[in-house]
Amino acid sequence: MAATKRLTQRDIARLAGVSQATVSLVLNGAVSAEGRIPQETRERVNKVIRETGYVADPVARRMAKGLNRILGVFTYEPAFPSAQADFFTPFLLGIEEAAQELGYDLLLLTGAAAGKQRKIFGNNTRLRLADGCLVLGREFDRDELARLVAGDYPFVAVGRRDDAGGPVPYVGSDYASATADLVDQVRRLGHTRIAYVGPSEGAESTIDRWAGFSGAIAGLHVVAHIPDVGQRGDKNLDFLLASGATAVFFTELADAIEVEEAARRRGIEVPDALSIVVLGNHIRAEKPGRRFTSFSIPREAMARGATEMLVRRVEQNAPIEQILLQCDPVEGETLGPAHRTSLKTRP
Amino acid sequence: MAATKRLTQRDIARLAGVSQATVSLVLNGAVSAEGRIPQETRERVNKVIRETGYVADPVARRMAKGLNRILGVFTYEPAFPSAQADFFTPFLLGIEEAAQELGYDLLLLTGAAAGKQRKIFGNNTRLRLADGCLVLGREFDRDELARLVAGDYPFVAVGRRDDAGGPVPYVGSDYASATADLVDQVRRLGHTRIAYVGPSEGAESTIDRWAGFSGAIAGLHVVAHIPDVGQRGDKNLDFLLASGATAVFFTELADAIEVEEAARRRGIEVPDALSIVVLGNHIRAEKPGRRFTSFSIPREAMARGATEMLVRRVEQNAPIEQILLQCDPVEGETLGPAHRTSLKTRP
DNA sequence: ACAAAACGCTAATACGTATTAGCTGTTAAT
DNA sequence: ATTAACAGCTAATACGTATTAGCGTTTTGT
Repeated sequence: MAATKRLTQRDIARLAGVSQATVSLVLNGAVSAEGRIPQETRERVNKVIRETGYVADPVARRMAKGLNRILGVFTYEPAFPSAQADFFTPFLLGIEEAAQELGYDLLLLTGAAAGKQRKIFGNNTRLRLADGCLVLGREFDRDELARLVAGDYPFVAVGRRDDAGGPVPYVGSDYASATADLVDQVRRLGHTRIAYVGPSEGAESTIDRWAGFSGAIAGLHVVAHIPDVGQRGDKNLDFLLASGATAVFFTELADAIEVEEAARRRGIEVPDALSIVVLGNHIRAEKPGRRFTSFSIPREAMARGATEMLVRRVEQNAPIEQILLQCDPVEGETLGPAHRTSLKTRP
Repeated sequence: MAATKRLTQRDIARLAGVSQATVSLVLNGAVSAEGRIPQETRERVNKVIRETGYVADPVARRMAKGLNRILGVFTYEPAFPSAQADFFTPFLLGIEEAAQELGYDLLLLTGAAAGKQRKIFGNNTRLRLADGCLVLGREFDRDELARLVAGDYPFVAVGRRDDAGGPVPYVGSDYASATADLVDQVRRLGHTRIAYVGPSEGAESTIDRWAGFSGAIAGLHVVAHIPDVGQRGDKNLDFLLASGATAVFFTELADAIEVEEAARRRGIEVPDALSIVVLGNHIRAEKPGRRFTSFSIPREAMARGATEMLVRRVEQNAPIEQILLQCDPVEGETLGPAHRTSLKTRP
């Protein structure tokens, strides 16, 4: 079947006039002190390897040694649709850079398509092909996560994850603190009536933002909460204005953009009449529009950190860690003092 | 280290009172007709499998089968920095989808490299980790391509490639025909004086566009050709107007956008006073501006096709194929009849 | 009743690498 | 001179699965 036979160590051995074992010994470093193979032989073998472009079969490697210096990457949503691409691209960049530095290759595990969401554990799990696995996605399958936690296969999640029958190793970012900091800033600017546009439950990232928000609102009035995302800007704006809010927190940049545009059309000044805060940044969209007050998610650093953690677990069997990285505040130009708006009359 | 030894078929066999071979036969479907194992035995084995939660080790599976079911994805430019991401993302999406359907995982060789252009050979013998490899990028290294063609490692290029010491297997798209169709359309609309903004040589995609253009211009006057890309829109517009062209072909969307904006600023109507045609589409940028008349490059389909072709080559040793996909026309709103402009006086 | 066929299963082996035990020939030690 | 040590290699085996050849037993055909 297979088009062309793969080169094997036996082939190399024949060409170099040594045994397969010798080829393996030469390949696996074994400082000339260790395995006692003279420089001359090493060079003869290496020459053949160079000339033929031989590389050890990673599958056989993993079979024999249990390690193949490959890290798996599993994404719960397809990694590259343009809608998702913005989401995964910075993570992949960070993973790739870290993996390269650490001497690992990356295997994108395509998993099993199971309707809308993918599955790691399909009929034939390919999970163990790599030495360990990074898992990313907006929303994880809780049962699968529990299976991963229960198993002994090394993995690390990118993004915080709740316990799933045990602690989940992850490198995430601290949405809660970052959100709380923005709330504090809003308070310091004199706002008392605030609103929240975005869900309060769902994935961990959602929960964290809401937790940071609701844990920091002492002394403030949450006069509106619109849990639905993706509604028309005008409708949202109507509701927000009616509530008397002077500062609004958005979980979705797209919603913020719509409301800001609606406000601009009506001559409502941002931030003079209405302050807008976005809980996180997107990669794009920085260009054209308004620069929103928000915080930046250190996606690349998360990915690097997760990769390094995974390698620690693979190579040194390091204990499970859970790391949260800070989100840097983005000052933007959509948050201002609450002066004028505090005069607004209420029905 | 590992908490508990992994279950193997031997364990299952012992528990079910059969041999390892029987377990394997039961696992691998083998319709009850095929391998002649009675229902009763099957059920006994399956029961144990269910109770223990056994899953076959994918590494050993692939080892035994002789195929790793891994496809390499090599890009000549780093794929994930956001600058390049727009270019590669749709291709990667197509590859990912096709690979998933075909049961392959993807080895990502898409990272940064030492030099300016990345090399397949040299350090990156790692390509051979995979069963075969997809190669993509704006510009290929000709020598490397020749080496690939000469070697017996299965690969397929995404995008048409000239022969390199032999035919290169590829799935590309037919820029020449698509461009020629646009030229015909322009002619039918009464234009006689046309211009071309973009290089006439370089990578295959460039050459194909130019070939399609110059092969279809019978009866038309090419009154301007600006081979340089990325110039200021005003400068280009000056030149184009001075030439008396009524329809302009752009290879780069960015150039077209600049010229269109410059025209708008000066009150020159598009397409009434000047028709603009773009030879290909970009993923983004559809949103904000003008919808240009152009053709759409079936990037995802190209990638899918290339992946399928590669799998054919890997699994069935299929012969080299070269496939060009059609580009669908995009009507847009920047190409119109040449009425008014034909009145333009010439110096 | 006896050979032939069918059935139900297993032993043996291949896959490509890593690794350990051990073999051969040379050199050093006593 | 004999033994011991050592250098330089190789044979053999394990890893877990898929697969083929084939073995013993039962059924079928005549």
